[in-house]
Amino acid sequence: MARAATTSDAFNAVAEPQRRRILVLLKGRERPVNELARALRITQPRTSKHLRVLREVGLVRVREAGQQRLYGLDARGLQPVHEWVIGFEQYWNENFDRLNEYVKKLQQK
Amino acid sequence: MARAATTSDAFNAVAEPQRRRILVLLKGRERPVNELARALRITQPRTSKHLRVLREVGLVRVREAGQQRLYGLDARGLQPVHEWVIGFEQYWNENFDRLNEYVKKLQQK
DNA sequence: TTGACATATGCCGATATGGACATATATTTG
DNA sequence: CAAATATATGTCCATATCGGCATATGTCAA
Repeated sequence: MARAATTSDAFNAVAEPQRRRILVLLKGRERPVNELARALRITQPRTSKHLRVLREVGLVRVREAGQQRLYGLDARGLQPVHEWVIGFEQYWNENFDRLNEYVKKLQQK
Repeated sequence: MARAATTSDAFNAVAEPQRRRILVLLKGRERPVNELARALRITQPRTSKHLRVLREVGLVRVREAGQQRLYGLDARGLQPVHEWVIGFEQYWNENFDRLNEYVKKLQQK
């Protein structure tokens, strides 16, 4: 078996830098494909493929607007990612906490 | 070019489910490889390889303990991931907010 | 030293990836 | 209808992936 399909979940979808950039660009407002491609300085087909992945994991939705298709953010799929990482918050703060304790001890003396 | 190397950053490292499980297991206490392999029900070589990836992106550190090597969590590398996702919090709450506003409007009438 | 245990690594296979390119499929405009 | 525009898709390539298996490396104990 090879690596889990990129389309399988948000974790995989978001592992790709360009896709992260796309999601950032979609904050606030919808955008057509070509606009995204220009902004990212990548080809249109590549952009469409990234968008497809994002669509399949439900991180974006499409709306037909005449000749173009407007892609919009649907960030709900990012919530599981957030929930997973937040479970480690106390651990990346750990060193800081230890330092704090150390300083406190010093002050008590 | 193929997919970005899994060893390139925390986003990629964490895209693999088994590796996420390893990190969870390492919360709180260090563990030797075999213990992790048993807990995950995967082979020892596979476990070692996942640990290598995690080591290379700096999410775990190793400590020699006689015959075994104890792997410990270093969650600081997860902070960038957290910072990126948290930037979308308002968007996955968006629907909820809209509902809230709607309810408020109804109550005002 | 030899053997038992713990871990890392090398090689293989099947597959998925991202990118480039050409092309198909709409949709609008003249 | 034809041309122009916007987007999606299919094919090809080079490569990286995860997994299994065998094996190398390292450490301890008798």
